[in-house]
Amino acid sequence: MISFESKIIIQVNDNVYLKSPETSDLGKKIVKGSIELIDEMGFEDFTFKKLAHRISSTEASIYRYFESKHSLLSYLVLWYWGWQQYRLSMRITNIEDPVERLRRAIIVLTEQIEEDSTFSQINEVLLGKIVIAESSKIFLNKKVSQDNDSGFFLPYKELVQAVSDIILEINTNFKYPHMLVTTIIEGSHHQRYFAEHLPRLTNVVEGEDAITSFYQEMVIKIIEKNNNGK
Amino acid sequence: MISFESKIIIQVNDNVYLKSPETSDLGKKIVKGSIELIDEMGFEDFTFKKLAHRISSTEASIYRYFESKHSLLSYLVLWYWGWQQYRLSMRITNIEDPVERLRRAIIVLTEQIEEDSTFSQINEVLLGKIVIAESSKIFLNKKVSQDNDSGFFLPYKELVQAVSDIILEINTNFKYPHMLVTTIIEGSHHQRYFAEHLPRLTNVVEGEDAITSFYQEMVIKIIEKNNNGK
DNA sequence: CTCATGTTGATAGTAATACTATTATATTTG
DNA sequence: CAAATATAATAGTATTACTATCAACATGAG
Repeated sequence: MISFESKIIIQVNDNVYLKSPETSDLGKKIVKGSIELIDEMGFEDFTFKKLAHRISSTEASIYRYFESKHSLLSYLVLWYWGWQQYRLSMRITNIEDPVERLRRAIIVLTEQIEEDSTFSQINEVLLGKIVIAESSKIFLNKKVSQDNDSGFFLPYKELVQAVSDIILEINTNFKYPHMLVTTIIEGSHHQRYFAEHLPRLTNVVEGEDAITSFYQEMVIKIIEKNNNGK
Repeated sequence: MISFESKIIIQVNDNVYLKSPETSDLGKKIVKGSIELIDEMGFEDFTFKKLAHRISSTEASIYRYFESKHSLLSYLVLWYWGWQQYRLSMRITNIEDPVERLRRAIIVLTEQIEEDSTFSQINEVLLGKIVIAESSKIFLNKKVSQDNDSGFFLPYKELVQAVSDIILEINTNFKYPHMLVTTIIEGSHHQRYFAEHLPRLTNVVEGEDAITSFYQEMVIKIIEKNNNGK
């Protein structure tokens, strides 16, 4: 792969933070440290006090960047979806066949996350685990509408829209593209979580990425054109 | 429908409570009140103090029934899955054709919940909403393994197994029955939540239950026998 | 060099949460 | 009626999720 000098930065909605964590050393330590700590102890047990201790700073200083731990989690998840948009773009641009584009899109959405050295302060593997285990908490609460108005779900919606568009390109008459895409995204997250913690709720097949295979197969069959006419 | 005198009770794993809420007036008020309150304010803002006030009792008294609000939520969700097992049994017993049995099972798993007058202290409609918005929180935390060892997910697993068995009856070679069933259950919950709070993430079709239709269509196509051989 | 500004650290404080403990008072049961 | 049990009332604790204040230090502009 070619490697260029100039940096790529994932821009995150600035309503989610009080001060951008990209702009200072402390900010970067907050992001890096929070990813590690949330992964270690889970979002419920995670506190700014513990984070402050971990990065040798103070609670008050962290509160200058994020107004609550909920906002910090939203920031991380927003960053993740921005990054997924970027990954999707890289994998499907210049590919003409929509079926192949969709196949690649599903890999992006469902595969196990691996390290991406482009973004130094972010451990993508841990962030991927956090998104699987914690991200639904950012919309499963009474502040959804408010956060929705602030645009916190926009990158997610755009990603869903982008993949839906590919589906419609393959079959214009398919009635449930958004439903299908969110079912794949949330479904694959659940399956990865189950595989680790509640294996009887999923199917682990040796020697293959069963989760990606399953959703790949599912999509192909469900959007088939032939028997879809009224 | 025939109506008999004797009562049906959904038995809930007794590790989840300190004292069974079925056995006293206070217990019943706790269950009824908690369903209403959690629905109103969401699980995060729900506290035993508020519940005590609502049912004119005290925090300490509630703590004699449940050791934490987490346990109380687990109780409600366990009750729900016990009830779903009962509903599934009622709808599929004596139906011979496995395809028809599966069709009915998917309705049970995905349809909008309606009132069931069999169980007086439980408002099933509100409980259904709670399960959609809050139930994932009982396994998306660091106590999963412990709760799993206590058997808190058994009714859910059994239900998944029962529907998986129907799928395998239709197509013995289908590799991912559990994955398919949990995708349907969790997926339909998400879709109902999205439809209410983040509509751009789903597809609402006028005059039909799009969610049930979608999963119904999906299952039929994905387990098809013909092109599934190696 | 100095003044102004911004960033961080240190410390303190608050209301609410998630409990535990103790005792008194009803109520049920044997 | 006595004994056991259930509930209410009250108090108390450690922790959480913040807010407020102030001092120390670095940076950069004039």
